[in-house]
Amino acid sequence: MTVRTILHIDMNAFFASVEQQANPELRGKPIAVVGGGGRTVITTSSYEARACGVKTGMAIWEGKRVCPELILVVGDNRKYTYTSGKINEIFRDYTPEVEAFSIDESWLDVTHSLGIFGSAETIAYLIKARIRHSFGITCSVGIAPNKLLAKLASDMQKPDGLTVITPDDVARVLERMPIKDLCGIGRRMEKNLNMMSIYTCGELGRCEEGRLTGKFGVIGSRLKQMGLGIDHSPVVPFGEEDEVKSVGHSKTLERDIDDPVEIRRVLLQLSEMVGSRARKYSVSGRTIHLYVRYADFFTSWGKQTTLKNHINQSDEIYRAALSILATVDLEQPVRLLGVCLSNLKHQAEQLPLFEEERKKLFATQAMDKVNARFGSMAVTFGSLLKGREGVESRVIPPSWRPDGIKNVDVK
DNA sequence: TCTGGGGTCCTAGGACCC
DNA sequence: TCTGGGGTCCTAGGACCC
Repeated sequence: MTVRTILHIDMNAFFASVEQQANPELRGKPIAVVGGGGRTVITTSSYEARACGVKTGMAIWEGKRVCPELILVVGDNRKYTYTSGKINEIFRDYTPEVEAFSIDESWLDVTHSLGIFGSAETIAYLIKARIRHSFGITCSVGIAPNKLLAKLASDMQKPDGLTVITPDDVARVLERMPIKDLCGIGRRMEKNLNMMSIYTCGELGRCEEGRLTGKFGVIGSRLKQMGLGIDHSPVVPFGEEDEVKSVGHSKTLERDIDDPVEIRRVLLQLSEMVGSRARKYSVSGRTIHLYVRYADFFTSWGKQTTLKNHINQSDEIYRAALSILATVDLEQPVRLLGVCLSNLKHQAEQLPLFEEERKKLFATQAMDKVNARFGSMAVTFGSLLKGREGVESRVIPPSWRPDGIKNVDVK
């Protein structure tokens, strides 16, 4: 087994940093990037805001409470995807093996670049300097023998950090590291492991595998490996990722609704967003999933149906979603609606046999092109026009891998 | 005055077929 | 007609990530 050298690079407060760079008046101040609607949470905040207790996921009123001077900035997706794409271009000057984990995090396998650049630290310094110079933003870099440890390392020093975990260091670093710092162990898993008296990675690594598999099934073996700092997963470069497995959209409504006409209108809207993206990816799916969250926030349900044929036309998705809705009685006003297409088939381009279907396909493609250029809802079905507000104001989540990142790879 | 939105993976149980 | 076992497909729900 050859020793690999992996970098994990994490942009510090990415959206907020981009905004502070774009508008000098925001620099040095506590800012929070938020969505445009009324029911939005804080997506990212600047380090100045974090210093007074602002956290990702906080409601706006809560952020304002802990930090009264907090400046709210409505997110601008195009800025972030553009910057992210450019940053990933920089990464590829040092290795072709770059995997975007999210819009602001990437792994680089530099094993085969060390001979050219000297060392992983040198590569890290070069990248940090270029990102700071070109975009005025900082990043934290972790260097380690695998992805799990590189990500752990990049988290150890923020902002603007550089942390190296050498193969010899692994056991020492993990011994007292809390398990929840590992990527893959969330709140629930932490609690379950705590109940087994496992609090640190060292304890997790020493735990008998049978105890873990007995409680967690196949995940148990993986947990043991994680505790030992073992991770063989490869860095998967652009264009070699697994094909997408589902395409979905959901929306928390500006206000709770129980009017069936309004509910159907939102469903049409969501179906159109799902369909248009599915067509862009050249996928169609057989399973349609409808998701509803009630006004009380705590009660929600999902229901799915599987069709005989694969579909990706918006009206077909809409009809399927409606058919699911028809099987239930809504108990409360609705807070959130979601539509998801899965069970996907990736298809080659194929023209329908019949004139009528060809026309429909061409019309759809023309619509997709305009939407791709001018924002997702620039052109859409007439019945949506009344309900358009709010759709354009969504902020993409940092985890969204936008096409902007994928596209920069095409040379 | 509450708590977004995009995904992936895993499990359990039931229907159905051989 | 009854029995059991294996495999696949489907639905529902939960955990995890950013």
